[in-house]
Amino acid sequence: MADESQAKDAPSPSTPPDPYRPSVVERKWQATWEEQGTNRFTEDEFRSAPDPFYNLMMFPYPSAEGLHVGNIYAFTGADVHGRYQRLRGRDVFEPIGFDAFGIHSENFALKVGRHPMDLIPSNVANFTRQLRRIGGMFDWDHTVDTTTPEYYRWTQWLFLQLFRAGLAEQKEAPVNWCPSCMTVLANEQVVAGLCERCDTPVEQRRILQWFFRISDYADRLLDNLEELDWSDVTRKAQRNWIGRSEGATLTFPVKDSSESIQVFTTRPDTLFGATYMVLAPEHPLVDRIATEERREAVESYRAEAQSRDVVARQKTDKSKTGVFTGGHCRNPATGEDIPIWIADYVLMDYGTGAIMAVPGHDERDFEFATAFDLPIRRVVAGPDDDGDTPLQEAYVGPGRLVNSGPFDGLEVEEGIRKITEWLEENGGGEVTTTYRLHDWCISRQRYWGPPIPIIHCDTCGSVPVPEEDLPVVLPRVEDFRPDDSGTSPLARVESWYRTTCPECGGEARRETDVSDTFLDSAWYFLRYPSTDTDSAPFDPEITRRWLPVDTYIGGNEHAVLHLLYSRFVTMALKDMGHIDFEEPFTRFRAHGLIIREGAKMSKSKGNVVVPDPIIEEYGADTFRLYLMFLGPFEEGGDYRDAGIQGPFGFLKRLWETVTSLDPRSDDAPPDPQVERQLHRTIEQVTRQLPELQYNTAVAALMEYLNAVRAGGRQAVRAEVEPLAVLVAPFCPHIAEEIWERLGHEGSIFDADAWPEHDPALLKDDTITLAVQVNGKVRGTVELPAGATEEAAMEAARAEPNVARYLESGTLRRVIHVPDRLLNLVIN
RNA sequence: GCCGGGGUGGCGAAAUGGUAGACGCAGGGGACUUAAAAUCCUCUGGGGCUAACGCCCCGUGUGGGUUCGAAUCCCACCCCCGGCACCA
Repeated sequence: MADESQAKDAPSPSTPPDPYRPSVVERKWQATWEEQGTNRFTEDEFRSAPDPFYNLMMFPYPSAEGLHVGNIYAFTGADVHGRYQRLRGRDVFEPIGFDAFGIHSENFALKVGRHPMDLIPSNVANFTRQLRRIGGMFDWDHTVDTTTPEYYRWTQWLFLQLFRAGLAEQKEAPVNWCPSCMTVLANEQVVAGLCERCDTPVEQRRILQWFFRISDYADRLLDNLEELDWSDVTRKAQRNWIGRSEGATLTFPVKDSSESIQVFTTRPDTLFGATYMVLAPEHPLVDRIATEERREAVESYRAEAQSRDVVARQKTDKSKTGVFTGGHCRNPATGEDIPIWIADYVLMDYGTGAIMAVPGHDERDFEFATAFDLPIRRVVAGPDDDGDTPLQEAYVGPGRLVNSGPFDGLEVEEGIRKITEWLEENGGGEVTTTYRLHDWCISRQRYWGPPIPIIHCDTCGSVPVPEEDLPVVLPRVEDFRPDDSGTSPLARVESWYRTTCPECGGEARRETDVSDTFLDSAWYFLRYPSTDTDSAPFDPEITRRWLPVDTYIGGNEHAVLHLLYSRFVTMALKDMGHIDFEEPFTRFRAHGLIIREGAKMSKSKGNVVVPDPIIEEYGADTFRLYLMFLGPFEEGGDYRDAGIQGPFGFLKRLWETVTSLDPRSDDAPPDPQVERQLHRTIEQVTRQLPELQYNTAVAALMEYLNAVRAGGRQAVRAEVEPLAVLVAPFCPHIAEEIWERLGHEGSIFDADAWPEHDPALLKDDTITLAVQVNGKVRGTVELPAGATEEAAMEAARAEPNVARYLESGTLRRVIHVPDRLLNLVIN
C-alpha cells in the first residue's frame, strides 16, 4: 500500500531525519569559502573591481586570552555590514590584521617569561583560528601583522617621510620616571602617583623624545570634521581634544629688566583686574626673574613640582600651591606693578606657560589669591552689581566692564575686542589661537616596537636611514627588560646600535628608541589592499581605486588618538603627494559596549563570556545573531546567558521550515497576507541594515518567520526563499546551506539575490483605525485603507463604546489622521 | 566641574508627536511523552469592576508646561553609564 511505504519513509516525530547541526553546516561552508576563494581578492581583481567597497574594522591586539566577546561583537557588526553590501552587488574587501606591538605585549611577555617574538605568533595563530570560526568575510590573503619586518619596514618608511617633510623633530619632554625601577613608565603604569610594580612614588624626568608636529594640522583636523560622516560622539570628542581656543597673547614688561612675559588669555577684557602673574614652574624666565632672597624658595618649589608624576601634576582637586619669585611686572592697562609667582596650576605646555591672574573673574585665580592673600578686583559687573559689589567667588558671567578706565560700561564681548585692539596699537598684544592638542610624542624607551630609523652622527647630526636599508630590524634580545639607563633595552645591544653614518661614513649610533604603537595603526588601512606589493607601502593604482575606506567600525575608546593620528598621517601623505585624499575614513561608526547580566565584564569579576564553548554548542550563526539582537549596535547591550535561546530557536525553526518544504508546492504562490508581510520585512531590513539598526531588523525577520509558520501552516518556497537572503548578513553559513538546498549553485553572496520590495504590497487593504475620545483610545474600527473622515466617523459612531462617550457630551472637534486614528474632542 | 549617552514590564528592549511595551528571554497554563528534555499551542505591565463578552483607572526617573493627543517637544530637577578634566 502506498500509505505504508510513505509511512516507512516518513520520519518519526521524535527523531527528525535532518536536524539543524550548526557545526556541520559551518565547517562545510568555511571550507567551501576557503577552497573557492569566496572572500579573497587577487591582485588583478584589486585592479579591476568595478564597484569597490572597503569595509574596515579596527584590528585587534592579539592577546594570549584569545578573542573577547567585545571583539566578536564589533567584528560581527562590521561583517554584517560588509556582507549586506556584498549581497547588494558591491565588491567588498574586508580585511583583518593584528596590532601586536606595544607595551601590553611586552609586559605580558615579561610576566610569563616568554619572548614576544615567540608569544605573538602563537597568539596570532589562535586569533586566526577564532576569527575563521565566527564566519567573518575576511580576505585571509591580505592580512597585516604590525610586528613583521615586512610591515614595519613601511612604518619606518612613513617615519622617514614625515621626517623629511619637517614634521618629525626631537625635543625634551617630561616622562614618568620610577626612581626604584629606574625606568620610564607609561601613564597607565602609574597608579595613584605610584609605580604599579614597586609602589615607589613616580617623578618626572625630562628626556629627548621624537615628536610629530600634528599641531600644525590642528585647524584642518578640526575644520574637516564638519564634513565627515562620523558618529556625532566621535566628532565631538575630537573637537574637544583639539580644543581650539581664540584669545590674545599679551605682553607684560618685567620691572627692572629688559625681559617681558607673554601670556595667553581668552579674557583680555579683564586686563584691569590682573593683580598678579603666574608662571609655570618650568618656565624659562623663572631663573632670571627670581630675586636672590626668593631663589631658595623658588628652587625648592620647582624641585617639588618635578617630583610628582605627570598625571598627578594635573589633578584638579588638590589645593593650590605656589611661591612668590620676588619679581614684578607692569600691568600695561593700570600701570601698576604686580607680583610674579610660580605655581603648578599653570601648565608649561599650554599657551605660553604663563598667565595674567584675574582672581575676580577666574575660579582658579580666585582660589589662589584667597590662599595667598593677593588682591582681588572686580572688573566685570553682573546685572545687579556695580564696581563696588564685593566678590564672594569669581564672577564668570556676562556683564559690563567696571574699574577699567576708558573701557567702563562696555559689554564683555565688546570689551574683549576693544581692549585687544588698543593693545595691538600699542604693541602690547595680538589676537592668537591656541590648541589643547599637543604634538604627538612617538618615541618609546622600550623594546617591543619598530626601531626609529635614525642614525646619530657626531658630525652630521640626526641622519635618516636610507630607504633602501629599511627595515631596521628589531634584533631578538633575550633580556628585553627596561633598565636603569632611561633608554630602550636596545641601548644595551652595542653590536646592533653601532653603525656608520650614511652621510659621512664615520662612526655613528642608531636611535635606540622604538616608535609608538599608534604609529603602526595610523596607516594599516593603506597597507591591506597592497600586501601583494613589496616594493612600496601601498600601490598607487590600487589605493586610488579602494581608498578612502568606505565604512570604518570600531570602539569609541579610539575616538581621539587612533582616529586623529590616522587622519593626520593621511593629510601629511597627501601633502607629500603620495595619495590624493586627505580623510582616510569616509564613514565611521562607533559600536557600543557589551555588558554581562547588568555588570561590566572583567577578568577580576570572573564574568567574562568565553566565546569558544558557546560557538561549539550553538554555532557561530546563532552567536552572531544573538549579539546583533541584544540591543542597538551603536549602544551595546546586556549579554544574558539565557537570551541566546531566542536566536537559536529562530534558526532551528528556519531550518525546519526549509527542510520540510513540499517540493510539489514549489510553484505555488505565496499566501497574500504572508506576502504582504514579506514585503514589509524586505523594506524594513533593507532600510535598517545600512544604518546598523540590526536589533530591530532581526526582530522583523523573526516576526516574518512567525507569520510564515503561524498556526502550524505549511510554508511554500516563495515565502522562505527571500528569507535566506535577508538572514545571510547575520548568519552566513545557514544561509548558504539553505540556498543550496533550495537548488542554487554557487555562493548566495555572489547570487545577486537581494529581494526588492513592491511598494504596492506594503499596505494592507483594510486597516485598523484607533478611535479616541479626548485623546484616550475607546475603540478600534476596521476600515478599507484610505477611508475618508466621513467613513471613519460613521464607523466610529457605530462602535457602542465610542457612541456611549459621544452621547455624554457635545462633539467639538474631529482630528483624523488617515489610516492611523480618529480623535473626537467632546466637552 | 565640563562634554556626551541614557533612565520604559520580572529582564534585554520596541515605538522620536498619533492604539506604549513589537521582537526575544524568563515565568504560568495546556498538548505530545511511561517520564524528562526538546518541540508545538496559549497567557503574561499594575489595580479594579463583571457570571461572561467586555469595561474603567493608573502607568515610560521626578515636578511643571505646550498640544485635540507627549516615552517622544520645552523648562527645572534627581539618578546611572562613558569620556575629558587646573587648557587660562
